[in-house]
Amino acid sequence: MSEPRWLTEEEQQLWLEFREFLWGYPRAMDRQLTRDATMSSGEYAVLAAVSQAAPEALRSGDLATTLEWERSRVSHLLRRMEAKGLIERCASSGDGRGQDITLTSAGWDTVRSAAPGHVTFVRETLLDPLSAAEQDQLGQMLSKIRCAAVERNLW
Amino acid sequence: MSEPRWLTEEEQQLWLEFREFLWGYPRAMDRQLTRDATMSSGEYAVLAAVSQAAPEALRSGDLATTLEWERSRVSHLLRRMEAKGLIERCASSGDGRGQDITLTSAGWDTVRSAAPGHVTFVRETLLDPLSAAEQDQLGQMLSKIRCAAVERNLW
DNA sequence: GCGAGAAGATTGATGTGTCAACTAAGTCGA
DNA sequence: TCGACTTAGTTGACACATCAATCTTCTCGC
Repeated sequence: MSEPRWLTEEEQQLWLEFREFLWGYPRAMDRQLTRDATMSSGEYAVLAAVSQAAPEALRSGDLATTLEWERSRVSHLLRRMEAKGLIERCASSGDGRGQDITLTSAGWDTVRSAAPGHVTFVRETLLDPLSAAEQDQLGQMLSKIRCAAVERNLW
Repeated sequence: MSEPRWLTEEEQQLWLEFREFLWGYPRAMDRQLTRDATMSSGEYAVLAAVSQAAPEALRSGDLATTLEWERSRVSHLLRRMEAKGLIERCASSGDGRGQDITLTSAGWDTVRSAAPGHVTFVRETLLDPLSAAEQDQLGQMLSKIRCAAVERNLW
């Protein structure tokens, strides 16, 4: 790789803030969930996705697709969540390879009690601080950035 | 927690894109570094910070402050990096509790060979896709969001 | 049907981050 | 100068993500 165009002072500044943000925001989200619901953000994402799919049972692979997660990540987390009694897995009726995921009643209780606090967190940290126009612009920027990464086969 | 204001369709959409982005971008960055430099983004951050501080040796705690990382995170990563021969630790001359961090020559080689590719990644995925005005707006938005999280003691 | 290959899912090794508990070294007041 | 407090850093237990390897079940051409 030959000499690239190095970053200017302002670019460096934006990059550092961006990088810190990428780290800090998920951690803030995890803290909110840990503190208020004794749950990780991954667990919340799974519970929310499965509860929204109900009453249909969600297949493990569909869950992976919905969340845009790797299969093995889903598998590991489901194992831990099953051990905690939050979800249940059973062989899919149609396809013997598939696993149908359902919430246990403890899972339902958990997601119902966590949802209000989490929605409030999202509102107060992401939506309220930004005007409607800014929200729009943010969405467009994220989309542009993602596309650039996709083009480089890195997303 | 009483009933919160639930998210509208558009808000839900933005939130999902945002959440996916928060996951996807760091992973894209890690992939670039793993692929081109056999290195994690954490290792790159440490090497870059220590190399910029040179020729002064950087203390472990200052590194934690600079990167805004937890102390133990720094400590664990430094141990692994020392085992790989990228950095060295020695008791700080002034304060017997401190640890001075320096790059080994392998560490210098590594960061020098990784830097061009990484800067190019940052330019192509973050800076180039956005106009100067957008970059500005992005910085402001991130700052607003961060402040909102700080106010809730979650950052 | 049957054998090759695709698809769904799990597993184990490894690297990484977090929290809480701990050790060691500096600081400071009486 | 001694004892309490603070600060720097490490450690261990645990949660989590990734990758590669594996196992099972489906599918499809013959």
